[in-house]
Amino acid sequence: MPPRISDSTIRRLSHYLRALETMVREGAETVSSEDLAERGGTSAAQVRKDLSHFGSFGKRGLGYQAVELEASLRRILGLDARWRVALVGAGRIGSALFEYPNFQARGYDCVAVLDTDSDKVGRRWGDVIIRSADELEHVVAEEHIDLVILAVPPEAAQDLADRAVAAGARGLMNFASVQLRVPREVPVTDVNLVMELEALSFAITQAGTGA
Amino acid sequence: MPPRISDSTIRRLSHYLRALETMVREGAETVSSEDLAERGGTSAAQVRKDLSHFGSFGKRGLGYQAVELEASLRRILGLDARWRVALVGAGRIGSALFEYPNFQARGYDCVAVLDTDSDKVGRRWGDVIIRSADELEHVVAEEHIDLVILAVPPEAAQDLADRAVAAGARGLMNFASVQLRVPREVPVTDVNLVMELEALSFAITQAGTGA
DNA sequence: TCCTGTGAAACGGTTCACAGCC
DNA sequence: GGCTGTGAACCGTTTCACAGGA
Repeated sequence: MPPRISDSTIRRLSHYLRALETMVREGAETVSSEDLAERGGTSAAQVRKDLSHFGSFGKRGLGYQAVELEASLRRILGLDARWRVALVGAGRIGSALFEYPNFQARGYDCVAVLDTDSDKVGRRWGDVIIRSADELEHVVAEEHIDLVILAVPPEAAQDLADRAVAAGARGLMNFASVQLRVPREVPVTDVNLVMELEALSFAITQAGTGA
Repeated sequence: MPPRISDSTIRRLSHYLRALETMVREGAETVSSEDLAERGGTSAAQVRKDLSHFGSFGKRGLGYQAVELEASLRRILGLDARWRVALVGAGRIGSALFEYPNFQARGYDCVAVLDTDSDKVGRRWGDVIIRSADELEHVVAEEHIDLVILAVPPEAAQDLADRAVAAGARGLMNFASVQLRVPREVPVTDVNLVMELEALSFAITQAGTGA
């Protein structure tokens, strides 16, 4: 129970997990912090420090048991549970997410899809039928939704977020390019494509100037 | 020419720009660092510090001219140029990106789409015809591509990245969940949905434990 | 007075270097 | 010898607090 784990740390853990999965598939039995660092794009010291926040997983002089560490990382990241997800917004991005193969595979069950567009309501996506966004509170409560994904226009996002949280959502993933205001205890991760593109074009511009 | 601008700074600038656009639309003429902070989810001091890296845009006692600052931010972020983009991977995510309205609107012209799937090659998306990923080098060079978006499976990403860079791409946006190895002068932004989901489920787990 | 611009202090995260165990 | 785990040093970022111009 360390004071606080930084966001960057847990993102790196996610990298390490992915690296481990590959290495296990390739037949590795033990891995070193050096190995993980290489695939995760950091330093060996960083890997060890990251892991040290959660316990001692390796053997000195030997490294880490790949399968064992993989399981530990899964548990740390909360992937030993299954998460009940509601997707709000059945547009392009929503559809891409819904069909995203890793989504199901990693413990995220999209048990509801909602949209404001009455043309879309009632359509069937796989096993679920698209429901009206008006029913959000109802769906979140009834279906015991843990996690709400907002793939909606920016104007609609804050209202939907408020309602999702009020109805019991424990976390939000936000694709709209607005800063959502939510209670401190509800985590939000933002995926903001415009922002990422702008960061990229800035970096390119700089690279041209600075180098 | 400041020593180096941090990634988080430029992501915040992106937020400020979005906030400004909204405020200008709402008729605001001058805005304070406080206003921007509120919409951008930071502190007023942070806003001022961020801007100070690039110059003095405000008037003491008065604030910032909204329209003027908006233009400055655009220039800083490299949005006064148009960027020629090639999209590799005509799957769900690729399609969502291609149709993303903000994409065109913000200066990104997707002038080529490529895919490995021979069934997809030859199909028309809007104005562009999907070409074979084999032609990547050719397309990047011929079309003067600045920016390559990789919306492909992880196994394919590194090879395509290498080829894109060799052919002259100036920056990459990577949707595959692998850490790409590229020359230092080529910026890469990663959009990793799995990682974001894992960060979220970790945060939810923590929120339950810690609070 | 109001609000920006900015050095200086405080904070947090990364890197270093080595002690300790296999 | 090899590699982990970790306190300590280092460094960059955020916050503070105030000087200075409208």
